[in-house]
Amino acid sequence: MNTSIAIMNRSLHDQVVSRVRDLIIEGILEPGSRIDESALIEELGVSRTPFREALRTLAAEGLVIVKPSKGSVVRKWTPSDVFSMLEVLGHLEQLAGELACERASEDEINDLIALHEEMLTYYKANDRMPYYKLNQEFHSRLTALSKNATLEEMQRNIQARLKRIRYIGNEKPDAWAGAVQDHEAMIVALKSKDGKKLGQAMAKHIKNTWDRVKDSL
Amino acid sequence: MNTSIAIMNRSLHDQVVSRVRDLIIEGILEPGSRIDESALIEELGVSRTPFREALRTLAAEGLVIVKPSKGSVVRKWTPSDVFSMLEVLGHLEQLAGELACERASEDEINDLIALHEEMLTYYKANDRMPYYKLNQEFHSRLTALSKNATLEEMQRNIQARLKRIRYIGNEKPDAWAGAVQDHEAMIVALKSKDGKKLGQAMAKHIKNTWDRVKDSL
DNA sequence: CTTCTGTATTTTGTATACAAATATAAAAGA
DNA sequence: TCTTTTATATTTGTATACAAAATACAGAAG
Repeated sequence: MNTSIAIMNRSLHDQVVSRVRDLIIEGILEPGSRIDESALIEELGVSRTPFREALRTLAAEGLVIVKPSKGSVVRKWTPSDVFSMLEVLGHLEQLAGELACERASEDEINDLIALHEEMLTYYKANDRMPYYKLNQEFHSRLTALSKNATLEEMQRNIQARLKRIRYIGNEKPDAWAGAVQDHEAMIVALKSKDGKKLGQAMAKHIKNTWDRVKDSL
Repeated sequence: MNTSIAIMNRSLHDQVVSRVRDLIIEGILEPGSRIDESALIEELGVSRTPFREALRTLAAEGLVIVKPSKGSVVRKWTPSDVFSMLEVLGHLEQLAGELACERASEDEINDLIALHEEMLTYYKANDRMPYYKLNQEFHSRLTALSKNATLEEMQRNIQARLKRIRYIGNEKPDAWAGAVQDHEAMIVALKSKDGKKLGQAMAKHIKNTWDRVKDSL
């Protein structure tokens, strides 16, 4: 079947989830702020039922907190939360790196290298937004090379929680340069399929992220 | 406030979530089987709204799959799924072990050792069910000693998914003996606060779990 | 007898209505 | 003026009703 013709009849639930998730990640719904149910369903043009189901999904994802009888708030991360997320993410991506070297095909590795090159051009052009977006994809794709679905899922979840914070923390130019260097090291390790080295480079990269981000919390 | 007197006015949502989660973990709702909404809400005595919200939560936790317009099914794990979960869990608990040695207090360690002793008595009495339950707690508590909330959350999530499988796979006596030995090694490492060693022991333990479990998938 | 097609039935998705709880604000007392 | 109390409005939780989709089934055509 030609999937490009297939009608994407995404349920309202799914649409609301991804829409509200984006609103949170983009900071339009501010961390710590109450989610005004009636205002938001008005704006989205859906009824309460699918909206509230979406809130439950987002709550399980850790992006909102549903306080019984008191409504929902956008989850706000403490510095300690962020540290714990990065600690886990670093460790997970370390595993991802090691597994990727064992399990990724030559083609997959080359695709990732191409993505890295593309990121470099944006870096040189000082074009921050597309770089940032490709960076998310870089980490996701590298994790995917581990061929471990659970790992991918956990990485995606933590990455979603961190998205906002990461974007804010990457504003300083020297921080950006550091991140690019980290990626360079990762690519080198990946090319030589040195799992231990790639794993360490990724863990190091996440550790550095903490240093880059911690002051803006 | 005396919490023992406090009325636990848990929302219907929370109650339904934990009830259905238990039904899945205990295997009363069989993996792969359709979830009969009307039958289950009848039995639970709730209306569709809180029940469906609960399904969304469980879907986000990875225990059920909601197929749009086709209903929900209890998620069924393939051997490859289980392997990927154990691969990640092993790695996470390795981190937990290392961090626990850095961050846990003397008292906390002693509490865990006490728990281990208790498990040993059940093992010697060949009393499988209470051992199994304490085992879940052992892993949760050890992870909690890492003082990393994200790590705890991820570990809890994977452990919930594996609960069923783990129980099935622990039926052979020699497998059980092996698990007890693993725990023994973990306790020794914890006593000497040897983080690397504890981490490795935990990762090893999870690896062994795969060997114990894989044939019953 | 099989396959197709249209209809009935069941199940799921969404909206709305009602009940309960919480927050807001106005009035009474200190 | 500041509490405290009480009434009111708003918001949240749950149930139900209606709409849409999917499934099951019966009858017709091949």
